[in-house]
Amino acid sequence: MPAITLPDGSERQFDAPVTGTTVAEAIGPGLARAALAMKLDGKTVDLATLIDHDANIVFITRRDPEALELIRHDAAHVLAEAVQALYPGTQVTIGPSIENGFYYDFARNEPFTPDDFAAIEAKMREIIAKGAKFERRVIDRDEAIGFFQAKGEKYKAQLIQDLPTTETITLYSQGDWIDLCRGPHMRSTADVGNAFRLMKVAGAYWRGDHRNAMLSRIYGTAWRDQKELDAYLHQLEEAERRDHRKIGKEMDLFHIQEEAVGSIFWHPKGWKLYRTVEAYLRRRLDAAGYQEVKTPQLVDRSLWEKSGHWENYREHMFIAQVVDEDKFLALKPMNCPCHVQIFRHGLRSYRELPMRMAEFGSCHRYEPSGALHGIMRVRAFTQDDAHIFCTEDQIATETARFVDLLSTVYRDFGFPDFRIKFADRPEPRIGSDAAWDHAEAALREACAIAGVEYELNPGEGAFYGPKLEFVLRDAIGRDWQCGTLQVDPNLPERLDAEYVGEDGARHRPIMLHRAIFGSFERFIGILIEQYAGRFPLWLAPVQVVVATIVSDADDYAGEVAAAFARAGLAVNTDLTNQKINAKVREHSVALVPVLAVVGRKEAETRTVALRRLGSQGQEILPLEEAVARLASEATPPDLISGNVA
RNA sequence: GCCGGCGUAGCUCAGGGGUAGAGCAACUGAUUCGUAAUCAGUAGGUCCACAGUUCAAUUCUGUGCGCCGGCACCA
Repeated sequence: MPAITLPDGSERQFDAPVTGTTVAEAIGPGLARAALAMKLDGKTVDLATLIDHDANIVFITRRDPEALELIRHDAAHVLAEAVQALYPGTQVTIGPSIENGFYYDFARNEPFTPDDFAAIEAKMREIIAKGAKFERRVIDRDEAIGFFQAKGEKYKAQLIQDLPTTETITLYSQGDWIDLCRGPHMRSTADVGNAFRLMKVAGAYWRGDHRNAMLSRIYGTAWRDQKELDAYLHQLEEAERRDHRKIGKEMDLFHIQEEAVGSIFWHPKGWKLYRTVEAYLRRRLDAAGYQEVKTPQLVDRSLWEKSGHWENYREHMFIAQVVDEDKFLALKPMNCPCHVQIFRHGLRSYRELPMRMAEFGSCHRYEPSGALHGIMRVRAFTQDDAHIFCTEDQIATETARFVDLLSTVYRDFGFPDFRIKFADRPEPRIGSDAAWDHAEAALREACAIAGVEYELNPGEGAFYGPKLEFVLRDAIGRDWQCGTLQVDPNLPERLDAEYVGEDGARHRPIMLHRAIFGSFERFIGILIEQYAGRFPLWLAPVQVVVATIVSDADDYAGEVAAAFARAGLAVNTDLTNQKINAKVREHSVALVPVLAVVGRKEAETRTVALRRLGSQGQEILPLEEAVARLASEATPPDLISGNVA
């Protein structure tokens, strides 16, 4: 007879198998009212699950964060019922809970529009108000297939058909509405509550495969209470204000126009930011033992054929042709084959390894139109690329050195936290399985030695080798791969790179492809969102504006600006005939970090009044001290003495 | 590339079958002012492009291009 152990360690005996509901009632009416589901020996299950063995139980109530996933999953079911009630003939497919909410994919001839949301939400609230119980039923596989086929739910039937035959098939009903579902669910639709909102419609391929039919997806967000929902919506609004496309326009950093889709026109301020970022990274690479090179933009097709890119990516390459010549040149989509050419130029010795060859390489790729996104995903971009030619024995050390370099770079730009994914062999790929086994094992081992923790990203490696992906998140929570480290045994083979070893024989080097930013464009986009345009002084494209209060101070303002400029600061002057309030506002809105205000007083005493962006007060300092202080503050983090990078 | 939405002044947006409006910015003039908007005036538009319907299209329809949100893709 089951003995139930609760989180406080207490134990309760029952003479017969019991459901979670019964246990909760036995403990008290408060818990019975609050319990939504339970963790049975660590696994979340319905309260109605029958417990016939000694077990540990933790009840999940609305207070627990775990309730969110249940609420969202149940909300997806409610959404599906509402949609089928309103739009007969619509087929249901899948509807999981996701971060912040849920979605459901429907098959319907006519797509949904946001105009439908009001009606759907109203219907959902009706269903929730009815509070129909979720009831679980195990069903025979063939019976289940027949059941859904009879209803005209061919997607559901397909799902069951594709489940392993060992899988237990369960249906969940809420009143008359029935869905194929693994569960678990809460007690009834009432438990969903009213803190939800439908957010957007989208197309999505059946089973995520572009060869399949496109379904209509409805996204929603759901929370435990109205306060949480409001907070989330507010946070979303705030995030939208940080959008790099918006800030790029407001701060006059860059623009993109129809004649050069996917390419960036960098304006003076944006390019200043770019150059600051570039100069920083160049110093870091120099210090880390990289040798910088520059390779051609247009390269004959034959090299891409050898490297395998022509075969794999031909339709994503920009091709150039010359009238009188019967040959194709490709705008390089990446730098690797070019770097191998430099490596191959002359006979290499093992003594030269590891050779770290870096290039800020301009690359062009014909990205699908739907993939373009501001400056984060473009067709013309500059990789902070490098290839490390090394021996197998050197992979671990080089991986550790790289992760260390990347971490400190990310830290300096204000990203102390980032995610690492390990992407293994994809389909299709080049190279033997044995070579892949080897490369994956080497990278895994390198991670172990370097103390790198990662999540798996199966099947997402490059076609020539496994990779580590270093992922940063944008303002509204989208993940972007920035850094990468790829172990490549194939390209050296294909392009015939070799070195003379200690034994006097010729050997293939391993190539490590690696990038920290990924592309300058993407990294700067994320950087803009990270700081919402309020850059730390060393990154700000305009660091100081000297603003006058009266025209009598114009000459002195010129002197002040010159002094800041001599100290290497990016300074502008504002001598316009406007009130100081207007000037403060204007430059605050422009997100200038420091305003140096000078009036008669300052001119007479040779001081400046410094006002920091976002602060109310000012600090009056002698000119020399202000210059010294700001110059020091504007020092890039890698140049601050005592700061070991 | 696919599904949906959108495209009006430099920017943010309103409007609507009879060839257009606001605020901010710009420009001109006045104002010399002490830390988030001084006042007045002026100028500014192929209403994304092309085709169709119509006496008349920026408005309706279609196609194309671009942008936005997803999906797919991301060497």
